Amino acid sequence: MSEVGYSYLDELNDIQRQAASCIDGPVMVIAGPGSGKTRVLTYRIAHLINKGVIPGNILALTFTNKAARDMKDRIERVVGSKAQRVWAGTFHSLFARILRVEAHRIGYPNDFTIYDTDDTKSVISEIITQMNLDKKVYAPGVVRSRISAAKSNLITPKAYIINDELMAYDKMARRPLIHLIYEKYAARCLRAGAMDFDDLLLQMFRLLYQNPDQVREKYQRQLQYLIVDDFQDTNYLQYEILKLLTIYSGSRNNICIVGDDAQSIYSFRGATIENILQFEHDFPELQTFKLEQNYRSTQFIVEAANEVIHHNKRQIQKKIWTDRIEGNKIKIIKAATETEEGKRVADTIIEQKNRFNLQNKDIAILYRTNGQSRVFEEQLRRYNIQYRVYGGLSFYSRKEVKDLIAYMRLTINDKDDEALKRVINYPRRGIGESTIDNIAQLADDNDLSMWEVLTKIEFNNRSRKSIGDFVTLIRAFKAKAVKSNAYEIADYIARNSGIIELLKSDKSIEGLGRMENIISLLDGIKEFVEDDEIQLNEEMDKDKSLSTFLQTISLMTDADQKEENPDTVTLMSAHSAKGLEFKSVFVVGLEENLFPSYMALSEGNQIDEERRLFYVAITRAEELLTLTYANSRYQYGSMRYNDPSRFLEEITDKNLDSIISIHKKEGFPEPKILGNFRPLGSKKPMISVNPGDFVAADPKQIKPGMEVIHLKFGQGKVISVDERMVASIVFDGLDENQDKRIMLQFAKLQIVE
DNA sequence: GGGGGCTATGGGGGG
DNA sequence: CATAGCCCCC
Repeated sequence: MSEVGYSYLDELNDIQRQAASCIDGPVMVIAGPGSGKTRVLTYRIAHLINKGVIPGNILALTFTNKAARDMKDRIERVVGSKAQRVWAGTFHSLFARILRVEAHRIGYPNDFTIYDTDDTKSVISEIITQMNLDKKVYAPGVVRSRISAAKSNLITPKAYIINDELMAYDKMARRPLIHLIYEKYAARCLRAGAMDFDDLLLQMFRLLYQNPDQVREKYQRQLQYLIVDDFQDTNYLQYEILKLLTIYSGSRNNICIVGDDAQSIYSFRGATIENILQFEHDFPELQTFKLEQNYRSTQFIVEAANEVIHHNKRQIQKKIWTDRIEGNKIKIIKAATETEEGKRVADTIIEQKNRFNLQNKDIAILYRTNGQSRVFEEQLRRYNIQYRVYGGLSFYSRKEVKDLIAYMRLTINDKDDEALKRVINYPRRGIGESTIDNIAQLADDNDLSMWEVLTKIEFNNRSRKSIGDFVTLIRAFKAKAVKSNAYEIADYIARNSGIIELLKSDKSIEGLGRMENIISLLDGIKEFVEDDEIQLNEEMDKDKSLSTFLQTISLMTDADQKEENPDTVTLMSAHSAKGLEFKSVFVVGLEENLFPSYMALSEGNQIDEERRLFYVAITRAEELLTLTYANSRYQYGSMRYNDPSRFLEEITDKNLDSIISIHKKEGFPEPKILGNFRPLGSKKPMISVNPGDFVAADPKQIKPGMEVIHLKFGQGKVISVDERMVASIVFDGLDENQDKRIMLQFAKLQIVE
């Protein structure tokens, strides 16, 4: 027996331990799904700290803020509270925090506003109008994504014009003036003291690039150990920033990237796997580790995932394997319509909860588009199953919440024209559209913000008094902001802007809901002010300003919101599910034109990415995986009939439950045997029941002592029936000591004569 | 300046 | 199906 005590490194397998303890020089970790990536990251950072590295010198970039928080908490369990001093967060949130200290160096106010996608589109839309361009040709959304793509590739407006490829593409798409819109948009944002999401990266780059002495060197010294999770989803610009922080004279190149090319699913926002190849080129002395053992999922799931991803050509060679050979095969459910799909998923959830003793939180429904959540919500409500929908319209994107926030934004940064336009006539104070247009035009002509126009120019039209009142109001808010904390200001604004008064007068159910949202926004700000959790480093710990609050919520996603009810079924997009795991996963809507999305099918080479997304979705499952599709569904007002997804065909029968084959040409025969899940751990074969011969009995006839047949469990004996119509039944194929509690109102049972 | 009703059109993923 | 944008009327 060794005298050396237990070490946290003992909890890792060989390759994990090597990856975690190789802390000098560049490291690349290729981590398959469920391969203990988070564990490696956690122990790597803990190891660094135990070796004497100061926590504040470690920068860990994660994909979500929640992932960062979870990671810090795990590290804390190993090294104690100093773990909280590690710089951990998303690229966007950490850079936003740095820019809040440094932005003045590159011409922005430190209290800059963050423009969300709506703000951006609205600015672009206004520019397009002013340029007299056709909004059908120059659709603001399309223009925005071109600009976003340019920024993600570090292409400035000047560089855009001389980029033949971009210009040729725009010309071909009959949008040759995008570069001009881009230029004007950038100028507008600067004038408004606003950064969009891409700017948080781009301006961070500029800051470091243009200030080598004062700033870059400071952060190079500060952030000596870089760890980048989900590196496959970083874009060119993000990588260039990482290089500015890492590559310099005397650097030890302590950068560790962790990723999986097979899980790259964000190319639509500029992510490129080229970064992995480039990394090998930029750091030739790097050490590579491949984590190939999957600890998450059973063999059927791992094998199916391998089968699917094998259809992609370009990938880093690896073989994901598991030793969890027990388990249930993958179940495919076919439904006639989207409603039936919802019903059958809800039924299966009830069944799984009963049979496998699952809680709601063990279960997730994953879909390709957020719009698919509705039918599942309806069916889960019918059964009174608690659920939570992630994504879609988040709290902070509700109109009334945005309205109040716009007042706060304007109070903090009066150059924020988008906020000003939102509130100048809300609640109505008689400043109409033409007046607002006039103000916007004056602002543009004189290169002023709209607020400057309001305060510096004498208005002689009939809006004059209204404008004066509005200016007085905002000035009062600004005065209040000087001497109060975030909650006091917000409360003051809510009361004095007229928003609360307006909402109170609306007695409809929706109106009450809106009022509740305003109250919970204020509660949220109060909580923010009173929260004593340590954040990042001391310099920023005590910053409870309204400005910090606004920044925090701009970068917050649904997943970052605290859970009110911890035991809920999770409904989310396959994208949002990245990094998560559940005992039972339903991947729904597996149809051509939906998953894979028709956008991917029509625009050519995006099938591989859809397949990676499907790969991500199915590898979230630990034990039970159910794939569903509907023959028809309502899409955009009309009934659509889609073929089953090609991805279903890529899983071979040996990993599929029952004998379902999908023959596209011949239609889709009913499966011969409906699901025959085995309970986890059971080795007994199930009795299968042919649904064709099955006749369900009236639930009221089911009495104790009867022999019954259940479509999924096979034959069994009814032990008891209670007043809620819940029957206790012992099934022949299952563990005889373990009765199943079947809800008769849902289950269909045939009585054996 | 404000509100209501009609028509055309979009159509994904998210920080 | 949703909703943005438009026109028309008060």
